[in-house]
Amino acid sequence: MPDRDFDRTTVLGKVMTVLHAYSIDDSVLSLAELTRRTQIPKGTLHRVLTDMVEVRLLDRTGAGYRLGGHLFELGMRASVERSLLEVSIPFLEELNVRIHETVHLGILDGTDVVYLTKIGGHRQASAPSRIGGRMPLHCTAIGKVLLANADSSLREKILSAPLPRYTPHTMILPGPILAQLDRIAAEGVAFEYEESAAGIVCVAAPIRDGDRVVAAISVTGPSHRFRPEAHAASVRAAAEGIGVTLARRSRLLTEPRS
Amino acid sequence: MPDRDFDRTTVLGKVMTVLHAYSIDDSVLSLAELTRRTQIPKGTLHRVLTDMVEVRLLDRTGAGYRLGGHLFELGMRASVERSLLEVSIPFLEELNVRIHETVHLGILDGTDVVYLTKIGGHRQASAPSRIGGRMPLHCTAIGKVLLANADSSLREKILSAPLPRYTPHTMILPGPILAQLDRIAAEGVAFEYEESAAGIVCVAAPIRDGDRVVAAISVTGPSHRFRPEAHAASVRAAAEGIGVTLARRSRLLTEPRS
DNA sequence: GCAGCGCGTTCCGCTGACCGGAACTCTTCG
DNA sequence: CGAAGAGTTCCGGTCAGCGGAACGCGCTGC
Repeated sequence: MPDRDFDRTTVLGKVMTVLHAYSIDDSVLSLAELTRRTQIPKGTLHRVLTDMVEVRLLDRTGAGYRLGGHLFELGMRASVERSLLEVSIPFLEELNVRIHETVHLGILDGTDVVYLTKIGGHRQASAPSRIGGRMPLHCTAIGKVLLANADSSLREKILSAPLPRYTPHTMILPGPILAQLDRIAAEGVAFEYEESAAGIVCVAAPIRDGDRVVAAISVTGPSHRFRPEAHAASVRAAAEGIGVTLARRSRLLTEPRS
Repeated sequence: MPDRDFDRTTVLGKVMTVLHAYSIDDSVLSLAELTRRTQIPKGTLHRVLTDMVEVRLLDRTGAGYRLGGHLFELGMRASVERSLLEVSIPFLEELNVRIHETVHLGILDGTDVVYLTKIGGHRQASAPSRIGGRMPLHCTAIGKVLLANADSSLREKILSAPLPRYTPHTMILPGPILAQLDRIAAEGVAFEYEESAAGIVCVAAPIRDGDRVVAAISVTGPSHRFRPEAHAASVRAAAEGIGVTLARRSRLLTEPRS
């Protein structure tokens, strides 16, 4: 788990350490389990957990502690993600209705994609992505779009480290990836052919707010029935629609600078 | 703002106070503004904010601080909300495609509804609801469903306090509301006719995980074209579908108790 | 120009919030 | 019945955190 770790001497550090002890599909963790994962002394941890329950960061259940619903609500107040989400949903829906395959919205965070939402009907392809989950940049269509439009220091950082392989098709050599990234930056569309999971293919396009790429969307389907190239234009159009709407909206506010 | 307030003498309390200083549509707040809202001494607050930026609860921008993207991610790990969301989305989508009006998913939190998601196409009715936002229980279809299925202490608590009026149609007298709640509990469907916002009508149905009502869904449309009664059956069917899927899923895990 | 204001930042000595080892209870096994 | 593991409580020591005060900067208006 390559999670950044926190200063375990401060209260806030401990709290964040606890929150990070939960992985994407843990639901309830016991005190003992949390002690193991966080390395925080049992007595101390017990008090911290009690405090966290008090402020509703955690919920107490019979079996232990789980992340509180309050946290969800706070997360939804995060402005950037929220407005992106609100603006995008209608476009994503439209894409989904038209193409009948799973649609993703993702942003760049550190060296990963984080998925803000995922819309797929009942018959959706079983992609490894989860809402709020992470995937590496080099082997997903959204990741490649984001990386292609990020500044070059990130490219170097990603490509200089050894790249994990997920399937026989995962590209792990910097050279070919670099070439592909250049093409993606030029064309404004990225593809993925079973590079992150077997049987899954993707198309993705960047969402621009002004000239900066702030997110990307993709359509994902099973390789036997889905031809990504056939939908590149639709995906790009939707991404542009979102971008235009975002720009219009943010022009109304006093523009926050990054 | 009836926000619960926190112990401002502890670090965690201060952190929570800061997070709560952001309302649903604030994006960037300056140090000075936060000082005013939180009443925390400037020097102290400055340090706390710096620490929060360090652990990525906040992002620093040119103009001040905004809630960090990290918070969004943590929020998405909250198990109950997440699994509810993941399971529900396909059903909500299906409803939306069939009915072509805005679909909501909401849960009970304290004395409010909290909306987990909202799916509506481009032509969606302008409901006052926002993803992650709150609405009172007595004047929304989802709220009434949740209240009707909550234990009686909550009913008393809500109905004994003065109920805010939003439109001429908002019901503010305990008697009629109580009668309606009983009917809703019996029938498993609630309606709302311009009680929370003018021109907006709703149908809602409860989602059951086992025998407990854990959430509710609704379809919302403008009163001039949308007949809520006509879609009660669809909404109820979708809610039941979600419930069944939830139950199947949670049977796989070691059942966490509340 | 300069006084006044509001904002962000830094400093520093005091103190009580926080720390965590240890001791205790209560199950759950073998 | 003893051992092992989980959760909870206690308490004296101390350092993380506190916040008042002072500083620098960019406004605005007299």
